Amino acid sequence: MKAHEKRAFKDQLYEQFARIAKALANPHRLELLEVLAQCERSVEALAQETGLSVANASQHLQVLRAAHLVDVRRAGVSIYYRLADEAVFPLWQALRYVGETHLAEVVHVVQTFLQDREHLHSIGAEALLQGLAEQQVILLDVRPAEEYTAGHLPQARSVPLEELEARLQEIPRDKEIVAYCRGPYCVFADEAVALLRARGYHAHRLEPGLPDWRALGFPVEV
Amino acid sequence: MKAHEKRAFKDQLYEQFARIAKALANPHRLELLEVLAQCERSVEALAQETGLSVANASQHLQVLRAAHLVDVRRAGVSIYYRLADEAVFPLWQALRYVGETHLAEVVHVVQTFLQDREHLHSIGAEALLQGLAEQQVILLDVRPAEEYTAGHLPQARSVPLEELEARLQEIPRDKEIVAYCRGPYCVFADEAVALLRARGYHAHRLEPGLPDWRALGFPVEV
DNA sequence: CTATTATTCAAGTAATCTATTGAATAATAA
DNA sequence: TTATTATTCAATAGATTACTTGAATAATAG
Repeated sequence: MKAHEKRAFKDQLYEQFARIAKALANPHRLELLEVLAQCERSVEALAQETGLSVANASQHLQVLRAAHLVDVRRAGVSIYYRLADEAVFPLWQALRYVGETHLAEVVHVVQTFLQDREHLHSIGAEALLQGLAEQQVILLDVRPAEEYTAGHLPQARSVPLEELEARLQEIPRDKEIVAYCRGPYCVFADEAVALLRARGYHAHRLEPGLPDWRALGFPVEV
Repeated sequence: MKAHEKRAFKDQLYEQFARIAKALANPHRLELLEVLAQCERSVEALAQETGLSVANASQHLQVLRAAHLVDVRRAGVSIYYRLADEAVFPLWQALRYVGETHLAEVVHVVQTFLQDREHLHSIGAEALLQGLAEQQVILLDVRPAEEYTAGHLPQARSVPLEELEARLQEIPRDKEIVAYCRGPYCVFADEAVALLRARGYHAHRLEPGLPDWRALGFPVEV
């Protein structure tokens, strides 16, 4: 291969990879991907969840779609977006990891808004599995119900954060409670654990969110 | 946490992750990262390697540096850039993987420029390790010598592609030859294998390049 | 101290990206 | 058919990005 062919090859190749990076290069699109990692959503639901106008959310979703990071299906009058496949989440995970380890600002933002996270007594996947095996743990999925329906940890009960306070009598006081949500930057589990501990429960936060759990290779029920 | 605080938190957080994605969102910067995954390089060397003007390469490198994806050191009159740490390459790998699996254009570009790659008889890491253990394989690192010096596979000999033809008498004809280079889109090993097979050698291409080999957890010598 | 070399900076222009607005489209319900 | 709802399209303005050029800086050699 001649030198100018090599250059043309590299130019065309890296151009393609940059297409995907460009689709990721916007904070709103990253947030959309994080929500879609939970379950498919309509444009309107995504706009609501991320605080974007519908037209703007639609345009961002089309950018993600052009990069083949998401797919769509129409159901009646609504259009539902979803992650294109299981390769997309690990890419967001890798980006997240580099941000966490390289950008002091990430640590600073988390500390500013989520101070005292140590009080939540986070546990890992192994500790959870052991507790479940010993039947000492009640596992709560505190995400919205539709996300639970789309896939949840084995033995998890759906108790969306919004309903938790009203449904406290369902939750046994003699067991350890473990709550999980969307991922490390989701505050649903934080707030659930804080509420439970304030009411005298022995509560913990599960470190991985549902997509992280799935990416670890652990089973997910539907 | 109140709703407007949650929004401020998410806005600030995703803004940070998008900083990194923006640094990746340019084909030249991706190529620079791929070269830097081999070993540190001066600005001039990087500009030469990627076909950029020095001023332009310098500016791209500063973008990567602002995102903490690369670091620098000064040595005399030159400034050497390197990947910030071992977390950066897996991010590029994840991006590469999504591109390979989601973009038909990537497959098309590779097929256009690297037709008949099957004739190169690629082998994987396990097959190589077995061949080396049985002393049936001669392993060639056909990258430029400085990249070999910065780190290479155990038992590999440095025979830069440029020198291969002139140094054929060093290479025993009764062994299997395996050549590796920078990665799946580097053509050094392709051309080395083609040359060797044309001269009657029993030659193969190693699938992973050096950084991929390292990321697989296999040992690298310096 | 001066000249040289490698790199960065600053300014300018063209191209691309983002959010907003209001109109257009597509499926469904009345 | 007409009205309604969800989504997309098209046009626009402002912000950001990319590359070029020529000047400025920083380390070193003479």
